[in-house]
Amino acid sequence: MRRRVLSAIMTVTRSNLARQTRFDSLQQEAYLNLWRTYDRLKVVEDELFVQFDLSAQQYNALRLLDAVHPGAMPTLALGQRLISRAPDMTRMLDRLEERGLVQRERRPENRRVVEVIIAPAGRQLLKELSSRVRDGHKRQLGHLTALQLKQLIELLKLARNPHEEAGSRWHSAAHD
Amino acid sequence: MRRRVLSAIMTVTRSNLARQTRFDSLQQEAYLNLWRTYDRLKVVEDELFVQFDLSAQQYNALRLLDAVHPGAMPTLALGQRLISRAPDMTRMLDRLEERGLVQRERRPENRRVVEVIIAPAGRQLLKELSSRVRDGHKRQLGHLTALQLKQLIELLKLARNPHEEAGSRWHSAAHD
DNA sequence: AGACGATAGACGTTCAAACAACTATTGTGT
DNA sequence: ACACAATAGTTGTTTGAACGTCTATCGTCT
Repeated sequence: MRRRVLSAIMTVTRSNLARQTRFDSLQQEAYLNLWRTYDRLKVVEDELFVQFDLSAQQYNALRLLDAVHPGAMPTLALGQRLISRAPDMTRMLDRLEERGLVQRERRPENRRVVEVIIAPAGRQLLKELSSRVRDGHKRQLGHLTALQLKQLIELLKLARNPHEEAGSRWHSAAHD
Repeated sequence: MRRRVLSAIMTVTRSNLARQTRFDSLQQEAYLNLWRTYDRLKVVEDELFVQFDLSAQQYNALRLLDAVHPGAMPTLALGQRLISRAPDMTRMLDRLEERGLVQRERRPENRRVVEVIIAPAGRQLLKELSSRVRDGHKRQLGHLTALQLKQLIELLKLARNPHEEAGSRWHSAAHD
């Protein structure tokens, strides 16, 4: 009796039941789903980059350098713009420099900062990768509609916004 | 000329413009937002666990073991149920066992499998952590409404579903 | 000018992730 | 019963991540 009434009101579906048993809160469920989804999609991306001995983070750095080419970017500025925090820019750039993908130089104006520039080989690599990367993203999320993707993007922004510093390139204004 | 017509049709907003300049595709934008959001929220979680010398992955393993307590779980089964793939269960369990948080035993029925059980100290630790973890999730996502959280969860499920094996605990049926 | 604090990176070290190769145990087909 | 494949973990090794500390350079205040 009681049960039927509740069912009618709350429309207890199977997934609502599962939610109650497996997660402590809606926030937890959201975070764990976020984690899981990121992990699954990351596999797709990593499979691609590993063929070129790159990490997603390294690719990201090259992309940022390419965006300012032929300009340069100081080491730490690059680190701050990466998607995921990188506490060890020096050695990451060491590896990229060894492979001839970037160049570094200290300039007389301020000998503290190390300016990083993408090298021709780096641009060439990005060129080779570009269509592959596009395909990769299609494999990751090509099954969602444009509307679903936009909704997802907006919700993700909303979710992380309080955790971004106001000046960050990832921060969104309230009505944007 | 042409340009004005398109603008009227597509309603090019500021964020649409930004989208065009910073991302190659909607799929890419979604994935990078996913990555960024995960990374930001992860910081909150890590700050909590680091105080107890745990990784999120280890906590997750303890939770799974606690869920089957007083039962046991084979090493590899545990590895498969973790949120993020773990290719090195052995040494992760080594660390937990050293700290007395789990116990392992081989049983005569099948001496290949190692059954893992959460130890009393492990259950105690979970107990101490539980309210802190709940608070953590609140800090991460407490600013979203229940509806937003549910939408986010559904979109995330949709996004990763093709990348889950059908039998996985993370796989969702079509209409669920 | 000299001292002091702030800035920008580099470096040493520890620890965990990832991959491959290996061992032990069990199931199966002839 | 024996050979061979499959299963379940373990171990060795290499590499990258993370943290703290250290060095060089610059700005500023007196």
